[in-house]
Amino acid sequence: MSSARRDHLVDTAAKLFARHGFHATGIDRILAEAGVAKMTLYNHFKSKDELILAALRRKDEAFRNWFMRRVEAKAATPRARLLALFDVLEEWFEQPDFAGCTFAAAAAEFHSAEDPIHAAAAEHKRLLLAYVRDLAAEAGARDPAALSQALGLLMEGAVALAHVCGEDNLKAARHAAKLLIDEALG
Amino acid sequence: MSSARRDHLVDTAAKLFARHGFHATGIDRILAEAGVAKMTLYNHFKSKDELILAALRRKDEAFRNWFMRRVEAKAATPRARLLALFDVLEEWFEQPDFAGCTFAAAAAEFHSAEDPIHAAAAEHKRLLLAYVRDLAAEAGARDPAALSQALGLLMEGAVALAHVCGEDNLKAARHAAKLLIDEALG
DNA sequence: TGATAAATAGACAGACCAGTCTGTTTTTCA
DNA sequence: TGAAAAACAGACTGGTCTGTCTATTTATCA
Repeated sequence: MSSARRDHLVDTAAKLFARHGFHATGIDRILAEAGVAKMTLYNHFKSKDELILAALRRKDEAFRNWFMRRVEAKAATPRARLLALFDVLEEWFEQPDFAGCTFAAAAAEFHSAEDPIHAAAAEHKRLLLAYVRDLAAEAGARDPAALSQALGLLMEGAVALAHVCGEDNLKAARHAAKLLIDEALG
Repeated sequence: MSSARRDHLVDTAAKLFARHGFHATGIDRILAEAGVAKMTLYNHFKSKDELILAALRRKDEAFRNWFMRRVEAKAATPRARLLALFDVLEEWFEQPDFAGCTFAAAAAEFHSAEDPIHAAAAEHKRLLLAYVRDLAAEAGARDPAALSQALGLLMEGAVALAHVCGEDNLKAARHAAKLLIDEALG
């Protein structure tokens, strides 16, 4: 039961999917990069789609952990953390291999809402938004769901436009976020 | 010089690309759906990528025209039109074949910023944002660029999340937009 | 050490892909 | 009407894709 090999395969796949897309990344390329035989893949996974799902699940956990840890490192109070969300986005955008949100790309490539891959992407967004809602609640927002939804729109828009246009939208995002937070927290 | 046949081919391609994605839509499927021979395609276009570019250019013009006309039909003053942006988004989301933004999907599938297809997607976003900036300027915003950037983030986030999660974010988007507009216009 | 399990390389199948070529039919337009 | 241009069907190439199979080598662990 060598889960180390499986993990390495999933990590390699996740990296290549994020960099080149899902349809554009072939099985053979993943195997070559990971240094793993084809039968090892198909011993662990039923199909490429199952490998994609495993890669997304891995990435979901890793990304949310990283994101929350960075937010909590940057600000101490819940209210300050709501603003720090955008500082962490900035950190993310500045990473040299930033290439947009893998989950948004997955939802775009696996277009049908019934597709398990699309559903996994939706679940990632849902979980990240739940974190923002918790922060809003801790901060004492009148309507934490409403505030977190609005902040979630700003975050999602910033990620999407950063990748498509490559422009820096964070100043505008932070300004809008501050307005929303001040209004919701009084 | 039958541009009618070419137009029909481009329209069919645009529809299929929007519904199923770019990599997932094969040449043969487009030709069958359009009722056009393969050599007709390659007589008009050098490659599939050129057909994709033509489809995006067509869709860009059609969408922006539709969008601006709907905004102008829904509200008379520039200030009211800034809010009406989100009413038109709602109209869009409620269309039965809504499947997210084709241009965001194109940027996701053609990942490199140097790719002409990615560049065409970026140009579409730029042009749509320019329209919002013009509205903000007409409305007398202190900093039209800043206001339009913030509204653009909300719009982009709403489109992305509507497709990925299928949730209705427009109430939150409208609330945030109103706050931003009131602040920028005094 | 020696049996069992897992990973290896690499050939292979079958489907699909973009793009080319040929020869025929249809359309256009003078 | 008749010549030139355009679109037609469809076979074909060469490549890539996922997934299967086999036979060999490497780990594992009692």
